[in-house]
Amino acid sequence: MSGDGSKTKRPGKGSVAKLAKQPARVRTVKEIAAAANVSVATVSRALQRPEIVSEKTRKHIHDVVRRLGYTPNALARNLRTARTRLIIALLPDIANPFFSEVIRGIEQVAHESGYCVLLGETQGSLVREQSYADMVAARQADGIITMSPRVPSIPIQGRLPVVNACEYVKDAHISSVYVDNVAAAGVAVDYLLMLGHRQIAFVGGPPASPICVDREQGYRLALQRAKVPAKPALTVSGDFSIEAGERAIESLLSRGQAFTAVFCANDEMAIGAMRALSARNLRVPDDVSVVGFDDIRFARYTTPALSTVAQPKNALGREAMSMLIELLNDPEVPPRKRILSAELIVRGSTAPPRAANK
Amino acid sequence: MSGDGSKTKRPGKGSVAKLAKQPARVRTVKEIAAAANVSVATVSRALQRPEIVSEKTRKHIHDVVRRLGYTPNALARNLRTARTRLIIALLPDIANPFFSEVIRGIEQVAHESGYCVLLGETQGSLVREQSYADMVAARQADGIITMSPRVPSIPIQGRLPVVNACEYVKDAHISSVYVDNVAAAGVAVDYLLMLGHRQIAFVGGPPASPICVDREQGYRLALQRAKVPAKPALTVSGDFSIEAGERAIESLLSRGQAFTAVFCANDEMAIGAMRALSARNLRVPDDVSVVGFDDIRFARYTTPALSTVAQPKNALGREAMSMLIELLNDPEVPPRKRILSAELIVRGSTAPPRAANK
DNA sequence: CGCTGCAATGTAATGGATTACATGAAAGCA
DNA sequence: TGCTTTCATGTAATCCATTACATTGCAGCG
Repeated sequence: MSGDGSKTKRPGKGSVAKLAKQPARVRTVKEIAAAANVSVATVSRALQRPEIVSEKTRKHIHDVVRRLGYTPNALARNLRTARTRLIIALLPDIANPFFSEVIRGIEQVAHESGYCVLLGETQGSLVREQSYADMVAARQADGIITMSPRVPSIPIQGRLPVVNACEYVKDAHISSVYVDNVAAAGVAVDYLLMLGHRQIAFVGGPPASPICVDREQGYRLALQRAKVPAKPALTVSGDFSIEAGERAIESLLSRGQAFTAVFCANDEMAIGAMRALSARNLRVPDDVSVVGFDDIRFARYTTPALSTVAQPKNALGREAMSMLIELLNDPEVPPRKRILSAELIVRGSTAPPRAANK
Repeated sequence: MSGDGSKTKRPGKGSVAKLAKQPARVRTVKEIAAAANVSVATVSRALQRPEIVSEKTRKHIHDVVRRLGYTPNALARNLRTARTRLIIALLPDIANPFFSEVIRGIEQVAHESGYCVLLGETQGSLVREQSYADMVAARQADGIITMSPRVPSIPIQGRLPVVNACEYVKDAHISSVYVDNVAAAGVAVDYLLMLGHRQIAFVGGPPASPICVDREQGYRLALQRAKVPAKPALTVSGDFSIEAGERAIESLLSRGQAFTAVFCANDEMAIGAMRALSARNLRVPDDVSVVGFDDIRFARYTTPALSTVAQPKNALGREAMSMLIELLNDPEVPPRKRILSAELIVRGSTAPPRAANK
């Protein structure tokens, strides 16, 4: 807790006195009903379905509610109605800028449909994932959108109120929305091939994640299409971090591998790769071209700016939430795997290979 | 929703049939009690306070619970006990990497004390802040840690279960934890002065935020201490974004202001500043030194790496959560403003001014 | 006028757990 | 043995809002 020269001050002693102006107690329907001289049912109706109480009563009740400051107890309501209108979005790492725009898409749709979104950071830990899933089991939330390639277990009947975004799971009962990673990786590698590169390294992500497998496959298929032999030694894998990108390049260079381009399975590793290259006095893109994946916000701001495969982040989020709402409204709708397409964004980190390297 | 060539496939039709293996219905204490041949009270006790039921019954009940797959309804429990053990952390922007480590600190302490943390992104919007605050009013969460310089209103009696982290509000009833921004900014500017800089620009944040005012004051006081006149024209303000940093530099340069160093109120603006400088062919740190504030993760990875003022992010989070727990346990504890200290991290973006500029 | 139907409101059951209080049995003690 | 504790368990009240069903009053109709 860094004992480092921290100080504590207590602000104005007058504070307690000021509290005298108590901002209204916690109220219940009963109290409101009593104050308004109606039954609890009428109060509840005035708030939930205003159109079925007479205008006069409704106004009166609203007045009382405002005057006394009443907020219905959501626990009681949710208990009774068996729905919370709350959904939890699980993300492996809030520090990963990729997710923020996905979240925004989720929230847009949620908001339109009267849902509230809370975020849970799992740090890739199954235990933490499960602990959020338990909140659904305990009826504290209606559903979950998870962005990891795993489905937590929720001991309830029928369809799990879970949708998988960005990643996807093999489990056919779970709806997922993600991009066509094979195709997207293919487009990126096609582009490098088109520029004239023949020795293209690949820095993959954790092999446990299906999307990483797909991206690697896209890379391999593209080489195959171009009849360029894929050298296994040019493929390394990391854990999506900047440091992993650095290590990958270090490893390639120290093994004396020759390459004129690197395709990384995400932008952070691409950023690491660029750093490692310039640390070795290799210039991007003059000596080596670099392509990332995701198009995180910082990709625009590296020097040179990073060419990358942009995922439709907002659409991924929107679609995930739409599917979840659909599922919550009708658990009978069959699960779907929805596949969106990604787009190559060419910036400054790619160029034709130098003649010398051809 | 990007109609772009997206496809939908329905996985295995066999899926419905497989569902036959229904994973247990939703259970209630009553059912468990019946199945275990004890009263609901005993079931509840066996789960909540195992030590007060006989070992035999306890084991038996746990068996039944496991076999039938029972998760207590948290809504019912929370309704009865009037506590949720859930707290909401409000952050203006999940894309801002500064917050992620603060969150981690919050979660560590929360976890140790049996609390669960959910995140709410407010995008700086008062409406959204309020909507999360309403969840507390509606008893869906016990408290809030907010990282914006505002306190949402919660119409309840007595102390608001709100703690302010990173930012701070004037309201003396609200506990806050933050760094001594005046001193921290002072240290950064002292360092630039020590290197020999005399023309130091300042890129501030939104003036509505007290911490920005403090950082600017720290800057001014440091100049004053060094008897260097502060030129108002060298102070510009932005909105904490990378783009704002770029614009700030553009504005200084286009107005023909001379400066050999820039101190930015956060790292993202500093990154923007570095970009804008190199776009104008000014080299960092040879022509202009740049210092940021926060020490976000990317600060280490810019070229050159960014010198910055590191906030004790983890400690800020831990302390905020500790204060909130303290407050939840005893609403009578007086509010405190806890001030931690920050530390200057010198990296590659700072150097003595070139002789020519002295 | 008497009956039907509708609108507005009230009464009370309900959701699922926790827990104060009551009860019964066993243990401790003189 | 008889009385007090203590332990384990059961009964029923409680948390607070929603809502099915009951009731009331009035308009409309033949």
